[in-house]
Amino acid sequence: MSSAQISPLSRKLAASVDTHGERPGSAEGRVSHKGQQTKAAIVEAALQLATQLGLEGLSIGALAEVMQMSKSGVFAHFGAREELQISVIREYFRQFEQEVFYPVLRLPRGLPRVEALFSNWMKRVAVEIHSGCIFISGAVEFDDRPGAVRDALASSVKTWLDAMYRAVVQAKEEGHLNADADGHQMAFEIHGLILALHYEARFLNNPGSIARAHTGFANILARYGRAARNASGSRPHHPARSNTPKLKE
Amino acid sequence: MSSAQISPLSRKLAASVDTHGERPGSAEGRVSHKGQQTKAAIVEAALQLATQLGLEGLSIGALAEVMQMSKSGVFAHFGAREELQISVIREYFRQFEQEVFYPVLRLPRGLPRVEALFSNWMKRVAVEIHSGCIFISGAVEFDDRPGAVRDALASSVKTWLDAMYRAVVQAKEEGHLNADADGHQMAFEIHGLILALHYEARFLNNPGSIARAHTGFANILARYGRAARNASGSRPHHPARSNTPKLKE
DNA sequence: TGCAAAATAGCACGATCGTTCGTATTATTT
DNA sequence: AAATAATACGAACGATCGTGCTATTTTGCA
Repeated sequence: MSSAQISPLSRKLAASVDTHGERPGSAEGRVSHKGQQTKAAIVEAALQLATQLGLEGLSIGALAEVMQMSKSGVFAHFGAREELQISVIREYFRQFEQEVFYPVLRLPRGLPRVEALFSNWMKRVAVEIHSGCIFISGAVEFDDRPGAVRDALASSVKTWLDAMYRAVVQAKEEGHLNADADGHQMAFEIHGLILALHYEARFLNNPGSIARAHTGFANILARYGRAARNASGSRPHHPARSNTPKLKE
Repeated sequence: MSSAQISPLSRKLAASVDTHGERPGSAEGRVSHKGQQTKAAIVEAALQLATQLGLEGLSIGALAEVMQMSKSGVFAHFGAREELQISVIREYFRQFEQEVFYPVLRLPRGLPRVEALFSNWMKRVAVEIHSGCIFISGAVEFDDRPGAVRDALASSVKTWLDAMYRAVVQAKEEGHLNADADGHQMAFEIHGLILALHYEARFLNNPGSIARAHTGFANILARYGRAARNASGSRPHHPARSNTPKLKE
């Protein structure tokens, strides 16, 4: 764990997690102030709603009903719908990071981390086939609409994609990938696999999409990596998940 | 599947283009009935609105303002907002097909068509970086919402993706690609490139995305058997079973 | 226990949405 | 020309949205 690792992601998190500094009088947030914890509960419910209906489809009325609160009661915690949406984005980012990014820090730098990042990402998207992903839906909803929500969303996505990119660069530095491999290109292609999986599985209900994303990743590794293991292309009929050897879990 | 050219796409079109049968009394739609042409103009304006704001963001009020008509006047042409959305989807599909699909029929089957399909697709998405793509935004908006709009959208997308797949299969049959290449896998990866381009260029404003999509496509071709375009690839090997050799030149 | 402050509820507003309906204005046919 | 159908308009309804107010309740600390 030396120096400038993939750590900037965590720094961003630390900055995004602040729900206002705690009161200096009370010992380490023991009081919990109730307001903050109901706000956290609201954000949690809002995230669940937003993953299904999108950040635009998220309405305070529906959220209040879920929370069994009045609209104004929910609203008072945020002061504006935009603030609610931004809170949801931050919460989503926090969970994403916790689930996908942090676990790989235990692995050695290089290819193991790249494989684990992709594997964790895939696992998450596999769930989101049924629930939805606000990094994807949000991008569509806000790609034309400037504002704070778009900024928060783009910032989160860029942070994550950059973490993926840096993991690839590290793999190159470790000699796990060809020296002339283009990290941005590789990250782009990996991103495409995830997006295609989300699109074809969630919208088109195409079975086999998960296996295809895995196979695509193996293809990318075979192309950019010196780890020969070209097995991916040999069995088009059974490109099953068992094809990926140790990144399983 | 042997006789299956790329033609089913056009058949689908023919079925989608019917704006009710023309009156038998008038000779070959010369009269144009004015209603139909304003409806066409409305759909055109609606398509432009929908590409920017999405099919959900498309409102009859805004559309009426653009058309300088009353809301009810616009509404009367469709009877329901869903019908308007479906009309927009059909129009978008028509244009997409006209621009991306049909031109490649002049090229010889196999790799040339695959490359041209991708090239045309890229050209269109490059424009849509600034205007938007309802095949992508619509997928996000309706992936959880069953109904006629979703059906129309999914049907159009599937028709196009299937055309892409069949072009790849033809390239295999022509010997331009490895015989063991998985057509679905290849189409999946190509789709991912387009989606990543749209995401990273339109939402993240990442420069260089277009070049990366092109590079990714070259990588895919290299993996699934490049026809090296000089030696082995130039052996047509026409499968005798395809009894419909000429497809709409 | 009492009291200030925080949290929540209740209510209403303006705006926008899709939609309906009756009527006026065209366009086409007889 | 009159007769008739096709189009378009205008007003209004009911619903939902985010948001701003003012009470009222609840909470946390002296």
